[in-house]
Amino acid sequence: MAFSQIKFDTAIWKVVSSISSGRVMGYGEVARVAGYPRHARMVSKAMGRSSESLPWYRVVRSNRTLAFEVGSEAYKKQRCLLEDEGVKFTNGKVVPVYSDDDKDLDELLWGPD
DNA sequence: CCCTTGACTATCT
DNA sequence: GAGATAGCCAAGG
Repeated sequence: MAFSQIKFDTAIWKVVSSISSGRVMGYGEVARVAGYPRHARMVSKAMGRSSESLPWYRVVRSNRTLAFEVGSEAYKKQRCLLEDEGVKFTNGKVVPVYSDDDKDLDELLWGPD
């Protein structure tokens, strides 16, 4: 069956828009859930074709870093939007939200370099 | 049809 | 943990 960009975009957008505030998903993860394994790279293309209201910024790399070059405008924008939702960053990585008050564990895992 | 390009990943040094 | 390498797959030249 031929690849349908329209169907793909629709499926991807559906998954991305289902990510709740303060949470993030990986590109590969989104692709898999949408029913398109191994299409992580296509997800980014679908993002570029997305509408403005889509929370594209909740999609990050599998290693929890942002996909844009550090310091770029796009990077700053994405990080800003995420932080507005309470997402924490440590070492340029998104910190998975365990709870609100496990700063000790946070320190243990990601804290002092 | 061959080659290059990505908002990617997993694996090996 | 940082690089390098090799898969990945649709699009466009």
